[in-house]
Amino acid sequence: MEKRDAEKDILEAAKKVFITKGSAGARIQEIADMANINKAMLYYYFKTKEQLFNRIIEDAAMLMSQNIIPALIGDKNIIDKLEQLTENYIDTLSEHPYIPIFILSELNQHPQTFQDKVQSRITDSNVLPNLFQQILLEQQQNKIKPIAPQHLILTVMSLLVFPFVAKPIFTQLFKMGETQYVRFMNERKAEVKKIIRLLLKPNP
Amino acid sequence: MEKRDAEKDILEAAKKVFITKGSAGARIQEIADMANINKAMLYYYFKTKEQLFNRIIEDAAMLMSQNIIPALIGDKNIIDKLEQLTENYIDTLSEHPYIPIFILSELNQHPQTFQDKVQSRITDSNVLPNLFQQILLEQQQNKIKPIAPQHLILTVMSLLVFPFVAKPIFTQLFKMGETQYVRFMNERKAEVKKIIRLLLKPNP
DNA sequence: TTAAACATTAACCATGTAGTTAGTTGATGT
DNA sequence: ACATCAACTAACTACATGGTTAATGTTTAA
Repeated sequence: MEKRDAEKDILEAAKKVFITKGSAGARIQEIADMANINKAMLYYYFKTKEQLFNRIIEDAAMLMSQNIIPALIGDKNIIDKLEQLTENYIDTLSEHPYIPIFILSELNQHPQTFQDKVQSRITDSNVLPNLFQQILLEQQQNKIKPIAPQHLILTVMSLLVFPFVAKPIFTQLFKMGETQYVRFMNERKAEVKKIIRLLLKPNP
Repeated sequence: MEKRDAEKDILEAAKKVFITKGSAGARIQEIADMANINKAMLYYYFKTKEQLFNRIIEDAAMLMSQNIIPALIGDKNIIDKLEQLTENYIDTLSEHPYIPIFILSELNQHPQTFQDKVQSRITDSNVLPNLFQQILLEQQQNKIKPIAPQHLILTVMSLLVFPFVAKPIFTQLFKMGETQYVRFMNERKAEVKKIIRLLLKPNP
């Protein structure tokens, strides 16, 4: 007989409820019910709704940055790095498809959250300036076609993240079921890599 | 002396509040205050919060579809149509940057809304099947490179919409002000068109 | 001029919701 | 056997919030 771990149950339930309903729409009672505890128990483990929410969004942001950063550091060339990022990102997001829209919509409603909880991880790692540098360097060496680093990065992020943000629209519009969607997103890896190469590989 | 139009004031205020706070986070009192009326007045014009919200999201969806559909009908070739779409979309969204994240996050929280209020407009117009057809046809005629229509459409939508969805992240990460962002999004038109051509224009 | 229709308000109400309290249970070490 | 402490609960509170009411002012049209 497994001894139940209330804190873990709460976090799991909170994740589901916050991600589907958002910070303002989530109800503590619903989280407690889903975790099979009473509401006072929840307040025994987490001081406030806000604190619980912060924990959830931090975990989500952590999950994301854990996939961006490792793909982009090291001494591989840009094309390889971005292709690696494509693999990592689509794999992770296929398992957690609702995280991007959750993070993005909360960030829109409370822009300060980003500064505090998300940006620090990226800024501290210095990944972005290094990537910029590498892009400019490889351009000077004629290893890749000229393109503004901001546009390149935004393009790749768009291609990777948007399909998950728009998942509900997309699946309904193209009449896809869950399995078809997963298969499609797997095909998409090749599609994104193709675009990266079209954009960067110099003409022979 | 302009006579005030309470209904219009309410709609304007509701738009701001709903878009920034979401359906669950928005407060009727805040909307009333912003419209300089009292709460009862609001209920005189709109039966319920939900009804007011529906009106706002329908208006937003309408604004979007008004820009997609005209660019995609007619007898121009695919590349021209997608380039036209790029112009329309970025222009419109530059003026209403928060609409996409608003629509997408609400759709995630209430997937049924989409079926009811947004999809019908697209489905009825038959734009999507026609576009599919045209893509396949031009491929058979070797006018454009082979690519699955779903991937092409998703790619273009990603490139157009995501920069607005991620605006708060993006501007902070790249330390951009509002004017820089607008300028950047204008450059982006050319960038997106370039990618469309790379993807579709056959090699000479 | 007047009565009907519309616009507006202050004061209310009912309910939902985050958060608290005061106390119970059950295990653990002494 | 007893004290201590973490885990747990039922019942409660305070207040925010969506929605209503009943009365009053203002236009409009016969």
